[in-house]
Amino acid sequence: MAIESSAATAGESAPGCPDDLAYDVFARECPSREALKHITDRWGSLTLGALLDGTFRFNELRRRVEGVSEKMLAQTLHALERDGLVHREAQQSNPPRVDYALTPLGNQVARQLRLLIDLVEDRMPQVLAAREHYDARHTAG
Amino acid sequence: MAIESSAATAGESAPGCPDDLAYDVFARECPSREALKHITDRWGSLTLGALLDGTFRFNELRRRVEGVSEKMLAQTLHALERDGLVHREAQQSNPPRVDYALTPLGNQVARQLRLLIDLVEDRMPQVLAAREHYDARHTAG
DNA sequence: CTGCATCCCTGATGATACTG
DNA sequence: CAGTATCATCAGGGATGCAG
Repeated sequence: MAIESSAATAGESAPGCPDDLAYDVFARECPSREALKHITDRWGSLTLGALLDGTFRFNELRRRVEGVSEKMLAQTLHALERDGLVHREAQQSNPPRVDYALTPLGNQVARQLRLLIDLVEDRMPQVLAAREHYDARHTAG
Repeated sequence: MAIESSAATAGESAPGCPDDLAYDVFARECPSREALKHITDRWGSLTLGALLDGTFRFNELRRRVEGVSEKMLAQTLHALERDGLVHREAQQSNPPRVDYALTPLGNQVARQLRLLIDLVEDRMPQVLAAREHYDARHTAG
């Protein structure tokens, strides 16, 4: 886990990206691809979506994101925290209590993501219809 | 590859989903999760994004989505076509020519996805700064 | 050019057990 | 409760070869 100095402070060029100030996800190796991946991957998207509803403790989140394992939730939260999307607040109590919430940046991203999720959920009947049609054509014909 | 009859035509309940008319991605097994996955996964998101610029042939797409292999692009296009997001038009010519384009539904989804991608690209400096900060705290102590 | 099939490897994911 | 560590598994993904 090497810590490479990155062009964070100013608008310097990023390794693998087309040019200064540009973070094109379509370009290989561009760090924006990795960030997008954290946001959109299986558990990242659901975790961000869940946190849009408020602040939650670890196990509360686990219950909200159905099917996520302990390990994957921890891993997902770490990645999102590192990317500055999630804020982690641990209290030194017994039993321990840790709260997770979106940062302002995380909130922006999660809301944009939410719009996409809502759209997909809303259009599911169309998607399912398309699948039936596709499957019918690719078995009979 | 079994073809299960799905509730596509009307607003009937979907297997694994909370109730009729609802396609909650947070629920296990809900088909909306699978659809969202096709849209947001590594190559799906980039392919949809690329098709937002117009109609392309297979190898044109391959060049646009840097780093995608033949296999994965084909697989991705199939999934998106089956979900009704991408339209495939094959011409019986020699050499063969196949054009891929977004369907109206695919266009809606891709545009919503684009907004998310644009946001992420735009905020990359913040993300990279957050990573530096996080890494600094988690090594020094 | 399009694109399917096959082999193979790595990384992602899950179940379980253990620690503070 | 909130994780971490370990091991087993499986899907994702790349390389190659072949067919229309």
